[in-house]
Amino acid sequence: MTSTDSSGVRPTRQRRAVAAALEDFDDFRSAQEIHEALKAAGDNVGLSTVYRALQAMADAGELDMLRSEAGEAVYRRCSGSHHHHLVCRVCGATVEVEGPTVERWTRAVAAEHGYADVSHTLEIFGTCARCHRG
Amino acid sequence: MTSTDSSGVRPTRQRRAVAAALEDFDDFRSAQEIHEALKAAGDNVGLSTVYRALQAMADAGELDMLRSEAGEAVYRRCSGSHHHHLVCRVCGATVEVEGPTVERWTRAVAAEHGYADVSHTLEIFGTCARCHRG
DNA sequence: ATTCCGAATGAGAATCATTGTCAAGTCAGC
DNA sequence: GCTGACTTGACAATGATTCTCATTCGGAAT
Ligand SMILES: [Zn+2]
Ligand SMILES: [Zn+2]
Ligand SMILES: [Zn+2]
Ligand SMILES: [Zn+2]
Repeated sequence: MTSTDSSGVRPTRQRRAVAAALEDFDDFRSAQEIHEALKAAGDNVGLSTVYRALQAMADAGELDMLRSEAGEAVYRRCSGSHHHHLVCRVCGATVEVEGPTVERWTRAVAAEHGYADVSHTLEIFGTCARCHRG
Repeated sequence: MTSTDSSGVRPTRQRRAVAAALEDFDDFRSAQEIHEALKAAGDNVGLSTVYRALQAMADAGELDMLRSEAGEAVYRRCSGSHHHHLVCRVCGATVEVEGPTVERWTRAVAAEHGYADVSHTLEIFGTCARCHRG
């Protein structure tokens, strides 16, 4: 029954720290950034451990991971349901978006070409209202 | 104006070799793979040069670049117009797909949230007919 | 509480793609 | 044949991520 774990990651001081750090951010962050943030907060966690924790959580579906335009893996605590992201290229401000339309479309396209076990990645980048001047 | 270059990349032996190698592939390939292929064909080109050529061509819009699930940059010679890809997770078989629907959708979503200068990435992964058994 | 064992940690080395450096090479036009 | 701007490529350097492995931890059972 349960409490904090459910079926995901086993709670240790470090993993809890990483999870907590993610709650403090609203945008996508890299492993290194999380590591920094923890260190700054006096909450020391080894870099390897941060990497492992993030991957484990992402595998458990507790986090969303995507690659920044520079190719680095960045993570974010998101809602449980399937969605995509609208990300500000400048400040990182992120909005979760859902689109039954695209979901349907990707499925249709895949089927049409005989592809099975379909998955997809879709991210939208732009500059948010605050950043693109006003 | 103009012959083979127009505004893109200046033709040298090496760059022509890289371009030619890409014609021989139908799927996305990494810089290292191109480099290998060239070496195998006796057409020696320095690795740095391959990287530079690929980036230049991608910048010039002559190539499509995306990140494999492992995060490496992979390139492919594609049609000029805007499109996305349906990629076989197993063999790499790639199909270019277009979807006015999604284009419209991303634009609408971005506008709705006040984001400007919008761009997007969308790739569909699956196993092609030949690969997912038969 | 104490014991026990597999899972988790972390310091540091090892990988690996990508980028930087810079001396030598290429080529066009003078 | 000389000059200068652009290219090349061997090699070093970077930087993110992964691996190693001795040590520590958590927590279930005693
Ligand atoms: Zn998300
Ligand atoms: Zn912004
Ligand atoms: Zn393409
Ligand atoms: Zn296939």
